[in-house]
Amino acid sequence: MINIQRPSARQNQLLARQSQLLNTLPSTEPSARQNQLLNALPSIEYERLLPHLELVQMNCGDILYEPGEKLHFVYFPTDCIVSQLHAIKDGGSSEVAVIGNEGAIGITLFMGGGTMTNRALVQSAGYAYRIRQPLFMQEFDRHDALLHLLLRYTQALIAQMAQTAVCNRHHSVGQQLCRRLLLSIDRLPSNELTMTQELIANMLGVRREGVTEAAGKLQQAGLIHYSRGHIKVLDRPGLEARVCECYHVVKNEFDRLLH
Amino acid sequence: MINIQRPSARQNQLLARQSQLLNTLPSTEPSARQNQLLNALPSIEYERLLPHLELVQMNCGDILYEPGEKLHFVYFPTDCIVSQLHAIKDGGSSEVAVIGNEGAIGITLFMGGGTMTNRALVQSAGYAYRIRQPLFMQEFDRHDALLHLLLRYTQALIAQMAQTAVCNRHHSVGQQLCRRLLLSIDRLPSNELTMTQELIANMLGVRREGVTEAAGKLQQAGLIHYSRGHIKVLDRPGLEARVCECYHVVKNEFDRLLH
DNA sequence: CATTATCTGTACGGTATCACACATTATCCA
DNA sequence: TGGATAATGTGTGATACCGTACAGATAATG
Repeated sequence: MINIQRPSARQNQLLARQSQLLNTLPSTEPSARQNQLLNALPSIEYERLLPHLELVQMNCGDILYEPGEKLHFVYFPTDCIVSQLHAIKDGGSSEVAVIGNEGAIGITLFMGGGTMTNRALVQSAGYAYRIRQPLFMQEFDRHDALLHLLLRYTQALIAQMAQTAVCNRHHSVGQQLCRRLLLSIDRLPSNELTMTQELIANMLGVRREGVTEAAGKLQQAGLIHYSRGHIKVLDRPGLEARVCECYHVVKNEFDRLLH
Repeated sequence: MINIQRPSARQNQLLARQSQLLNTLPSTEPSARQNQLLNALPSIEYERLLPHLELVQMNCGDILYEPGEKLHFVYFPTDCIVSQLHAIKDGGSSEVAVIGNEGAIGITLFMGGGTMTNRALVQSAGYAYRIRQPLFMQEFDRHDALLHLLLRYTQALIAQMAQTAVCNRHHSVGQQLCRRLLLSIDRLPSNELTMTQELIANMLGVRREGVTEAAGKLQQAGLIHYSRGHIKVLDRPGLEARVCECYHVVKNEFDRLLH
């Protein structure tokens, strides 16, 4: 197993900090079947891919790629969460997609672009399986199931991005906070997250104070409990009642395309 | 040649109105080579596709597909503009992508999803070539050039959507108006557009009054001239100086991926 | 235990956008 | 030509979010 190393200097201290908070990795190593895409492959193709898959530990704050940077692996998370962040010149940024065990990081490899215009950042520690580009492309070109599965997945990702664009325009910080919380706990085994309000603000592209206020309301309503970077979801139905439609639209589209 | 018919009732009167304004179609029929994707194909594959391509007239307000609706053609615009609109329940909407002769409508067909979650609407009249799904898939599966070209195009489209999400969060109506105007004239032969402020407001997902104000400033600055649905761009460099970076980022990504 | 760093709460004025209402002007068409 | 329709201009108050500043509170560290 490999631990991804990156010069951590370029990333905000936020994440360095956060990685100290939560590196409680599960003691048992996961199986590649825990990634839903890999799991959706027919046995024969899964078996053929398996020897090329390498288990890697994903730590909070790890950067899988930067804008314009070549990526050499496709990653299939089993229990970590990665977010695709799009940054602008003045320092602002927004998350355009959240990826967990339902998906893969590195679509640019099979889409043919070579690089992306955004950054992939590990939000929540865990494991992923990865495969080297040449090996992957070999398998990708050889059989249809992998190709068509990944293309459908990419379309689901497109739906997520489009919905994010609309959501950014039309919905309030409070609603988007709900959406973001649900997106995270959907991809985690427990109902506890480890992210500071400042980090959430970065994801949503809003002020930290805005998140404080919105989170305060959710806590007052008894939907969540948070304290210094630890958020516990107490009432999931309550969150779903407050979230904007965007959450369900995207979720339905993922289900439709991948099940 | 075929004229796309749709029950126009479902669409705002805006577009019905607009289609009256601008149906000044060019008198000479275009060539499929005017679509940049088709033009990028090697001759052999282009020739093989050609007999299946059917010229259709695209009128303002035509709807190519609605959310969840099956699409039976892939469209390759030569000189029309189509926008992908994402709507939400309360009636609000935002444009997530603009497609002209650099692209294609109907990626869902080769991505394998069958349907999209948004609507494709003709914004500016013109022509497109289209090909029926079974014929298209036949060609698509047969040779690599078409597949890889369309996948790279799809990645460019993804970049556009991601940037739209960020832009919606961080940039002002004025900047977004500039972006939208540039996107349009890039895809048209002249520097004149035919769209009312209300229609632009629909695209951007903002109020009509907001567009009036922003457009007023641009006119005062001598960058554009507009009058009742006709907009003439007088100073393109001026617009580029005001537009947010999003415009250039997306443009560069298209160039990188498709040239 | 004391210190420091980090996280969260709060408060203030400023600004962009909204929602609504209505006036004005240009174009269309009977 | 005149009335209807469509497009644009303007105004007013509300609201959500921003930028900034700073004050607790909690955890990490030596």
